Amino acid sequence: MASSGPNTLSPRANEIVDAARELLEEEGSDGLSMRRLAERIGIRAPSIYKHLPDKQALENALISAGFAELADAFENAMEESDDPVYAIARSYREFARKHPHLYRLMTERPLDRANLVPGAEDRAALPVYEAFGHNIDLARAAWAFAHGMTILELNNRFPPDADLDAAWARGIDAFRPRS
Amino acid sequence: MASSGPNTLSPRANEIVDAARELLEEEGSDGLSMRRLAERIGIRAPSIYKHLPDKQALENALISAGFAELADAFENAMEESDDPVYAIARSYREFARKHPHLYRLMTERPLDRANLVPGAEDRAALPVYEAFGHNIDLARAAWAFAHGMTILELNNRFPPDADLDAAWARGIDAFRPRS
DNA sequence: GTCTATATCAAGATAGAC
DNA sequence: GTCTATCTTGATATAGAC
Repeated sequence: MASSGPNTLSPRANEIVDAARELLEEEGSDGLSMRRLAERIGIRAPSIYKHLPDKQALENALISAGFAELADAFENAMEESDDPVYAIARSYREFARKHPHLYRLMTERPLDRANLVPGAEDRAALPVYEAFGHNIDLARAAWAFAHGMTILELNNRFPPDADLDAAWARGIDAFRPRS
Repeated sequence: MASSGPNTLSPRANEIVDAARELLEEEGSDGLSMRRLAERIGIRAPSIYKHLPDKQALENALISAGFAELADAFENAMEESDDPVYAIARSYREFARKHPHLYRLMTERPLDRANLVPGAEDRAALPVYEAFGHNIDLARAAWAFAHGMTILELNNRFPPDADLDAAWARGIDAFRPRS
C-alpha cells in the first residue's frame, strides 16, 4: 500500500524540490523564497501550494535529502579507509564545502523531525558513532568540533591567514582514540 | 582629543543600546526591530536614526559589549583557577547560557570588524590563546569544539536525553595538553 | 495545474515639520 | 530630539476562476 509519510511527494512536487535545491545552492536560504522558486520554474508562487503544503515542507524535503547524501558520503568513506576518524572528518568537511547553503539549512535551526524522511538523520549519525568506538560522548564532542570548524569558517570567523587545515588536523588528533 | 571611533556614542545613543540589549535578551534577534525598540523606549522608530546611523551600528554596539563581557569572564576565570583549559571552557559555556541571544548575534554572522570597538575581539581571544599554551591551531580547534557544543545545544540538535556535561567533559579532556 | 487578485504582515529607512 | 507621513521592499499564504 502507498505510504502517506512525509517522503512521498508527487512527481511534480519532486521537480519543485529539485529546483529549490538549485536555488538554495546558488543563492542561499535568503534567496529561497516561494516567489523566486516559482520564477525559476516558470510558474507563479501560489501554484507551488498545490503541490507542497507550505515552505516548511519544502525545506524538510531538502534537509532529508541532505542527510541521505551525507550518510552516503560517510558510508563510502568508511569503506575505503582504515582510519575511521579521519574518514568521517574529511567527508564531513567535504560535504559542507560542497554544499554550504544546504549545510546551513541542515544545522542552523531545530529540526522538524516528525516531518523528515524517517531514519534519515539516524543513518547519517550511525557511522559517526561507530567511528568513535561507540562512545557516544566522544562522538558528540567530535561532531561539535567538526560543526564548529565548519560553521565558523562559513561565517568567516577565522582570520584570513588562519591555517584551517592545521586546526582540523589538531582537532582530529585530539579526538582520535589514544593507544 | 575626542575620538571619532565606533565606540563613541552619545549618552542618548547608549540608552538606546541598553534598551536594545534588554530586548535582544528577552526576545532574540527576530524581536529586535527598530520599531519594537522604539516602542520599548517610548519613542517612534524614525527617532532612533537621529542617534544611530542604522541597525548595523546598533548591532555592532551590542556585539562589542558582548566581547568585552566575555573577555572579563575569561580574565576572571583565569585568575581564579589553576586549570586554564577548564576555566576557559566553563566560562565560555556559562556566558553562552546566560546570554544565548547575544551569543548568537556574536557568532552567527561575519563580523563587521571595522566598526566594532577596536580590540574587543582580540581581548576575548587572548586568554584562549594563552590557556592552550600559545598553540594557535589547538586554540582554534578548541574554540570550534566549544562553539559547536554551544550552538548545537541552542539549536536543539542533541537528543533530549543526551548527557551534555559528559560530552563537554570528554571534549575538554581531548584538548587538554597531555603530559 | 496554473492563474489573477489579494490578504496580511513586517521590515529598514528617509523627508521634513515642529 | 521627536514627530507624522511615507517610501520601498519583500515575505508566506489563501480564495476562487479557468
